[in-house]
Amino acid sequence: MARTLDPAAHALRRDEFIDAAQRLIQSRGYDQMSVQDVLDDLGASKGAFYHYFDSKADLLTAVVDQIIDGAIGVVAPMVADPGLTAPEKFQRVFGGIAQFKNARIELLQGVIQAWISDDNAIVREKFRQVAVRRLSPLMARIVEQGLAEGVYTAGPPGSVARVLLSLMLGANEAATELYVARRAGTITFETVQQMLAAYGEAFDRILGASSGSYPITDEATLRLWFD
Amino acid sequence: MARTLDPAAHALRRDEFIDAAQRLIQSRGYDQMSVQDVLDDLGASKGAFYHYFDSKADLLTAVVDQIIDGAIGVVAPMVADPGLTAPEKFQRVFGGIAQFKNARIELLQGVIQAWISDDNAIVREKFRQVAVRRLSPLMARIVEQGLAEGVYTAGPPGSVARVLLSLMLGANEAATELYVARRAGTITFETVQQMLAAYGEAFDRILGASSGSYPITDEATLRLWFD
DNA sequence: GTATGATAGACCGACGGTCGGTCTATCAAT
DNA sequence: ATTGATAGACCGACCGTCGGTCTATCATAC
Repeated sequence: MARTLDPAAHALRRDEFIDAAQRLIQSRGYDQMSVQDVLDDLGASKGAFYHYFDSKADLLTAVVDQIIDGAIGVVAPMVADPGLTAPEKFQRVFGGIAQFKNARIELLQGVIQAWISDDNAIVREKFRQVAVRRLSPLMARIVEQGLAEGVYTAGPPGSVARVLLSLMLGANEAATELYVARRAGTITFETVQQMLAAYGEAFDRILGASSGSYPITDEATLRLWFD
Repeated sequence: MARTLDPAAHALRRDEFIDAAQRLIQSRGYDQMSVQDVLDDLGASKGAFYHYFDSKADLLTAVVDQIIDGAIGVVAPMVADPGLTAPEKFQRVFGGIAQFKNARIELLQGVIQAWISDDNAIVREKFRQVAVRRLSPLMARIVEQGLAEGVYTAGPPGSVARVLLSLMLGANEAATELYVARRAGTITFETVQQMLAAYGEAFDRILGASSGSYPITDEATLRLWFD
């Protein structure tokens, strides 16, 4: 044998590529970012890059995974908290997402053009896929708890969680469209409010919870983004 | 003045490119189809192609539009039929989709690999976008009718329609995943049944309709695809 | 000192898209 | 009816970009 691999050092160097790629994807979008751009940003070589990643798509997967990891890190403790009821947990999750976004409003507003670009579709899809795969179990646990608490009337937690995730992703998609349309002045604030309220209402009904318990976003957040 | 543009002839020639592209996308996926492939298929030249289309993406848009046009052509008459109640209309729409797919089961099973491929994401996204834009008005009309008939309790038809479409697209996405997983033998038929039933149940609840009125697919269709 | 990880960078092939140019149908003026 | 101007339809060589490969080189741990 000879030289041994240091996993920590390896991961560290790999992360440099991931971080650089994340910045570039945020500013230009995935398709508009070339591998060479990442190389230039780090002063690295093709050989180095392909030593750590199989392909450009592999790099994207790593970027998405890292971001979702961050989200899971925030959400998981809320879900595990034994002192919270199921509805409280859902409210924390939604509230947490809103807070996260509000705190980064400038960044996100700058990123949105690249995000919705046609040839950024792969990124959006990867996000959907990873989000469903990683968040489903957490959602299912909340639903299960709610059923046990008797505050929800719904079917099997796993299936219902999947349906709710479809809805949340749909709401997110809709919100993005609405943001763009509102900016362009083609719709009113009230239209936005009504649309997102419909998603919240649907959330309630699917769970069989009391009406209005899950507004996708609160009034203040809505004003912040759409007014 | 000079030579005049014959819109009919122009459209006819343009359609040839669209049809060829549709075949190629179905067999290989969008990314794996090069513009040259389309050219070879028709015996046409680069110049001819770029005379009719701005870009490869422009061609894709045309293909998706044509397919959705076909679907609208089938669904629109059902929605316009004055002799049907709202629930009947929804059942016709779902039934029509199932029939359409069942009649083309071999084709679709062959297409699925290309469809779910990572670099076919643009196609799937375009489908989502166009489907939402074109089908929303039709769905909204059915919801509106159901509210008038007093069989639904739901919010503004436009918003609810959008939510329902998110759900339908989510169900479609889930069904595709389930199909692949079932084929791979990693899940049981009952899992599939339960998952899709959850989407049907959610559909009911959002509309405030009586339970079980909108099974996304019937037992026979489910057996056909997942057994 | 040698096996292996890490890095460098020349190079390749495919692809989307451009561009100068040809051919032909149509219309207006003669 | 002839002719010349114009514009649609089409051709295919060519270009730049980009993802990915391959060989060579250096550093380091054993």
